[in-house]
Amino acid sequence: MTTAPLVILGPTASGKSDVAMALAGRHGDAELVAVDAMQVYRRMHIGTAKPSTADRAAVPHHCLDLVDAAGEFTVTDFAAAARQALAGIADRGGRAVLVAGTGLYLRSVTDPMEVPGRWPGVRAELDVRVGVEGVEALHRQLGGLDPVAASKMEPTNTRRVVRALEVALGSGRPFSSFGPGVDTYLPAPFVQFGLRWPRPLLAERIAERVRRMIDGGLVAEVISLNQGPISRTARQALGYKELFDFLDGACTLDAAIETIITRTRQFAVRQERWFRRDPRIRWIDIDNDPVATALPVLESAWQNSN
RNA sequence: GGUCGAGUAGCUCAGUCGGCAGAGCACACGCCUGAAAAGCGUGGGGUCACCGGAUCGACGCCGGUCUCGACCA
Repeated sequence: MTTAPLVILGPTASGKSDVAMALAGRHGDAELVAVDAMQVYRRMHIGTAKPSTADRAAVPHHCLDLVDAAGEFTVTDFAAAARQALAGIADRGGRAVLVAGTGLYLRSVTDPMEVPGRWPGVRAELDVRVGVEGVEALHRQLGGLDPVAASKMEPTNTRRVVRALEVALGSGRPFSSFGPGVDTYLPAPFVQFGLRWPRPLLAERIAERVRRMIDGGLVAEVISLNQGPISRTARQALGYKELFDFLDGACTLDAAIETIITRTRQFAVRQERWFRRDPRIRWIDIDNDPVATALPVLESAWQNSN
């Protein structure tokens, strides 16, 4: 008897947390694992739509509040934390329900990703060289060291070019020799469901949710974060970045809110695009009530894969 | 009512001397290996407010109409 972890994934505001709570309400052995790159930060609650304390008291949640908002956090850190959480749940005889919005983080759990290490010295040197020589020059060098990786990225994509060169120079191995890459989908012991909305409806939900966050005190949360240090990654989170700009006097509150809504909508599309490539995901189409629509499907999966 | 200004992509606006209609944003599509709510790429979109005129040729010049704004009465 296997108890394959269930995955409920979808774009922001798709209702996956509500669905997961409803499912957990019917199964006392369910434990939720948040697969979300921003909910790992402490002191960032409202803007990350983190599960409420009431929900967290009612059902065990994992992978929330793993690091302070001033701390650095990476995919590798997440993969380690999530694997540990899954092991713990299995030991207790529970069943994991992953609630996933961050595609890369989910892949780091469902797939055997071999993420290369870091070479800070090499990296620092490359960061300087980018400014002096330009990205294209670094891309040409990457082409000599690792033609496969170089051909798979735009010569103008500084982030990817620098990272691939960092790994190639630091490790002495081609970047492309680390694992199969995210475009390979192997069979995985996870049963994955995606919540899919018509875009106009999801856009409405996003706008409503952003306004609810503002009414719920998001500005105060950001002001409080603004008092002390905050990591680069946490600072650019949707809803935070724009309010930091507002607090700096760069725009009005209304303009900041509109920007948050637009960017969140764009983010939701990016999430869709990431997830929809994965042939292992079964999609549940929703146009009104996520819980009513998705719960029966998940219930049936819960039974069948037990 | 008069004067002046404006009207070009969904939005904000460029468009030189009359010679193939442009940008940013938005939108669509694709990519993504220690920052991923990040980063990068590709693309579709036009009755140049409307009607007429002169010209080989008009978004542009001429006449008229409409709409918006400012100012004057």
